[in-house]
Amino acid sequence: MANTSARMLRLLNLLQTHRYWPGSELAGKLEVSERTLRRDVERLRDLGYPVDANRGVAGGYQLQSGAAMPPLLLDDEEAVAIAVGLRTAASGAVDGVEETSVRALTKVIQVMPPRLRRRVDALRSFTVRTAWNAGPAVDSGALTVLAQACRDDERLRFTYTARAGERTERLVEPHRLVSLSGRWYLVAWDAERHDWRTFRVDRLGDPRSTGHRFRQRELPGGDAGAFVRDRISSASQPHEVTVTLRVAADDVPAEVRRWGEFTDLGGGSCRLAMKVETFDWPILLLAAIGAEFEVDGPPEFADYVRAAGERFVRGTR
Amino acid sequence: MANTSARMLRLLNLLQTHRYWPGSELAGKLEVSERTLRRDVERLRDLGYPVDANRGVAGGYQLQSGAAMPPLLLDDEEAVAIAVGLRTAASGAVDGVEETSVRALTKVIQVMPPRLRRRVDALRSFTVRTAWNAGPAVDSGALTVLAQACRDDERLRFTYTARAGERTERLVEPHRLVSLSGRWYLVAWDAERHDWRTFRVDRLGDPRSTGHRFRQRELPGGDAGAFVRDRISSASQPHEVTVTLRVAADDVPAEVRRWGEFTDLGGGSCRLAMKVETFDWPILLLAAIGAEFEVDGPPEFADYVRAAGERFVRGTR
DNA sequence: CCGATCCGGCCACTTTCCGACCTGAATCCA
DNA sequence: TGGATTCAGGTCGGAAAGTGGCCGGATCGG
Repeated sequence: MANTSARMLRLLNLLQTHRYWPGSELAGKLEVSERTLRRDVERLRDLGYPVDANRGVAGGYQLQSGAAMPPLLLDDEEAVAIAVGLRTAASGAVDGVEETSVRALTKVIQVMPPRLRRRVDALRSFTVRTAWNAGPAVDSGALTVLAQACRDDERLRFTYTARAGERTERLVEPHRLVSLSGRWYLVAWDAERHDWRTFRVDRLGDPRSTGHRFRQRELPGGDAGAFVRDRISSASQPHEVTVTLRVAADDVPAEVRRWGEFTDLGGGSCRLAMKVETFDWPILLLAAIGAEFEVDGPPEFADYVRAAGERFVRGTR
Repeated sequence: MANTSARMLRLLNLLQTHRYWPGSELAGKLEVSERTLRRDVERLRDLGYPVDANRGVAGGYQLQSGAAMPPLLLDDEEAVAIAVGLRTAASGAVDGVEETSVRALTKVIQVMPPRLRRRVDALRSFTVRTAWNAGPAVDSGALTVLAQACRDDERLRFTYTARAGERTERLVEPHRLVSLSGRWYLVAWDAERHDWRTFRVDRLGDPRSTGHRFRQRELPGGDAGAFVRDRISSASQPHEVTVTLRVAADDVPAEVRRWGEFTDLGGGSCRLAMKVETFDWPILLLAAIGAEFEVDGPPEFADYVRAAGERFVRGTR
């Protein structure tokens, strides 16, 4: 019970939750003598976790940042917060860390007690999809199932709705999850069609691990990201929207400015350029800025804005 | 060096990164005999971390979810992803976990090696403020400084810009961080004015811990959240927007539906109700849904929509 | 059935751990 | 400046734990 290892973890935990513990208090909490505490601290230091100490009255120990991440000891709430945060990051809220987020999420979810997993799921309904215009929503539960299967080399079964609409049942050996411009793709060896395929995760239903493990095959070319990029040559072309605004670039609120590229044109005007997949996002900006403007292109965007404008006017009669 | 504790952590790490390790391989990696490995596994189980084992050919060990969170052993990338995810969650992207997120973020940041902290900061520019209509941006670096000072009972110095605009230097004993409807508040004992105050974090500059520790005073009433709510009686009242849409509730895309309350009225109509602080958000929804509608109230929203609509029409001539 | 794999008891040996005691050094405060 | 507080770490002897080797058993898949 009162194992040394367990005690060290508890000590690390205490040092992580509150700074500046006096040695006597730590020793009391751990139910050892102060001498042993000093030895424990020394051991932590030997392991590379720098424990800082202050002498004199009101001194104490504190954990500093070191060369490597120490084991994180989380309470229930913190674990839930981390899972929730990772899920939003994985769903594309933050550029460039989606894939790592999924990996970390998989790790956290796997070891998380079921009651906490339920709490995370309960918070799902409150999550906000930032980039809901960037791609269809992906069930983060499915995402972790896929990530886990990739990591653990477990065969996977799911239903897939092809672009044309027909539904098929698939059995695959998953290889990698790839996030590309707001969409998730699964690169896998289709065990029934005997070929490599990419699956859009949002078109994939009810994934379940069969528990059957397999040996990873070598992907032609080796790079899963490149593989996906090749396959989706018919990728959705984003529209380049350009608008001239009758307001100086500096007068655009900073919260708005970060969403697009604003170039000041002088004379109280600026140009807004954005790459978007749907036109709703730039409309939000135009509404929020509240200045007069002129749509430069493309024509479809002008049509869209005009239609919305006319609808708005009609809707307020 | 080859301490038992350290070895246990390494084992936990291995079990967290990959499922189904054969015992012989684990023993090899840890450089102990298989008998000792079995004992280590047993120890982990005694500590409450359920290590599952499969016998027979291709068997092995795997870490399952148990009653408590095991210590999380993260590699660099995962740690960065967690910090980034927590930061977006703390900035209000997800309702209801802001305060816990900050607590977890503080913990992670504090023990994170500096090089990783720099990577997290480098990703800052890419973060997306979801609720950019919910409140002014808050520097997450400042937020963690404040949270840490609250946790560790350290005196804090910062500059504060009052509502009227005058700038003052403050020295406080921080008590709690409170997140309320998209804004962060610091509840603290002002050491120079000898009274409790609440500070809006977005009006607060250059916070730095003095390193001087203090004994927490008792907050009158005890509840920091209630304290803040009392103080900001002049809180921004959210508007309740109501719109009747000429579309059945079921035909509203799910990504849009979660943003407001949609009630089907039958006959291909539905009612949308939203509580918002600015009117830009519902405008986005109206644009995205693309159906005819009628604004029921409040009148200011109708005016706002009409103004936007007229501007949109003018801007596409 | 067999072979692979995990399980855990037993034993002898080694290593580590622990508390007690002590000296030293840094820090703070009066 | 001097005393109180607190961390640092050496040494010692007994206690506790860890370790590897060996072995019979259980369980799984083919």
